[in-house]
Amino acid sequence: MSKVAKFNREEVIDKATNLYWNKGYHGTSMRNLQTAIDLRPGSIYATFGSKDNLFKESINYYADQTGELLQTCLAQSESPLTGLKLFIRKLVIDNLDGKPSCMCMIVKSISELTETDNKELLDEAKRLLANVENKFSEIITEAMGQGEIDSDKDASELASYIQVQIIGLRTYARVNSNKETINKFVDEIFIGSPFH
Amino acid sequence: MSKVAKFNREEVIDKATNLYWNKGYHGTSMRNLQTAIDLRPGSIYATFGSKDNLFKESINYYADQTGELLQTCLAQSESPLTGLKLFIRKLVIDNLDGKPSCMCMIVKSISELTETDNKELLDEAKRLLANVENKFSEIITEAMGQGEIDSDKDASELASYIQVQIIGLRTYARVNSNKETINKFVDEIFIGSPFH
DNA sequence: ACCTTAATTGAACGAATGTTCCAAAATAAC
DNA sequence: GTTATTTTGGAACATTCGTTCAATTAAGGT
Repeated sequence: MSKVAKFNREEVIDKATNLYWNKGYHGTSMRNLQTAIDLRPGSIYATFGSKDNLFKESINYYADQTGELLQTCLAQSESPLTGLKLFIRKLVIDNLDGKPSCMCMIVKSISELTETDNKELLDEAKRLLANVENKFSEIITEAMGQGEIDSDKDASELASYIQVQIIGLRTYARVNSNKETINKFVDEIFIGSPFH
Repeated sequence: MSKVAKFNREEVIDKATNLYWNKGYHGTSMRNLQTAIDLRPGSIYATFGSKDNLFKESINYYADQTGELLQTCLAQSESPLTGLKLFIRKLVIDNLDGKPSCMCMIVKSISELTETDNKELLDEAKRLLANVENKFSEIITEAMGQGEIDSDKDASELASYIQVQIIGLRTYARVNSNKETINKFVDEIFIGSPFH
């Protein structure tokens, strides 16, 4: 051995994630990152290799955090479906203030990155979003087994529907963050549209 | 008079819009624009002033086009509600292939721009999205007058709901563009969630 | 205490960024 | 055909970009 890095790797990724989450991939410069995580170029490039790779680690870190939140919600709930509901409410409501963005970082990435210019990062973001959807599908299947949801339904289709609702709500919240309205929409996800 | 510009202004804005729509504000460089619209810097800056202003004109052009599509759909439909449905179906389905993005350009802009770095453009995008929502609200109110929708409902809340659904669907389509699923979700907007 | 090894620093790189500027070209008016 | 006026083309600007690199610092192993 010899000298060992004095900074905390996860702490650094956490700060980088918050910056990327707020400003996006293209909107964040390496200079921005340097000051945000308080590291000089040499250290950053020795540790993470490139701006692209640091971004990749950041969205993975973000996805991990989100996955842990989902697990926590499921663990502290009595049924899969109430756990899923709690997760959605937390995702949508708790990110309204004080966070880098009320929007999902993965969705923001999928929105700004292109197939032609940033294929690798875009594919990574798509993969992470698909992971979440698969998890939703498992939970819904479990809820069907417990009789919480009609087993005639298609679990993966319901999972898609949940995705659409979360994406729609969190994105719309950036324009209208009226908590009453948003809370009402969250409630209605599992009940039926306001038109019905 | 003297020399007159030989390029078609709207044609140029149209091409600029398509590029911005595809690559986003930060992902589009002035060099990209120069080649896409086939104009040299001198002409661009004499005509549009700045990258920011050209972007502003582009999202306005995009919003105008979308507004015209809505009007067309209403005109060729028998009732406000069927017109609105047609509009949503066209928006979501017809943009799946061959367009710069299946996502809404205004939503993409709201997603990538920040309050601190691009306040003016962000506010413009928010304003344009609010315009659409107001239009939805008017249509819904009209539908209430014709007995198509229960008058006890809150028109502006239903308009918000429509926004959430369109945003969610068009964004989700970037990851899963299965037309059957998407078409089904469009149908269900005015009926009730798949869970019901 | 010395040596080895790795982390840190900050200047520097070439390329790309948004924008400016001006000579050259083009047109309408006379 | 000349003049007046405006657009056009493209080189060039200062700045910022992502990244590299060499000198310096720090710490464990012996």
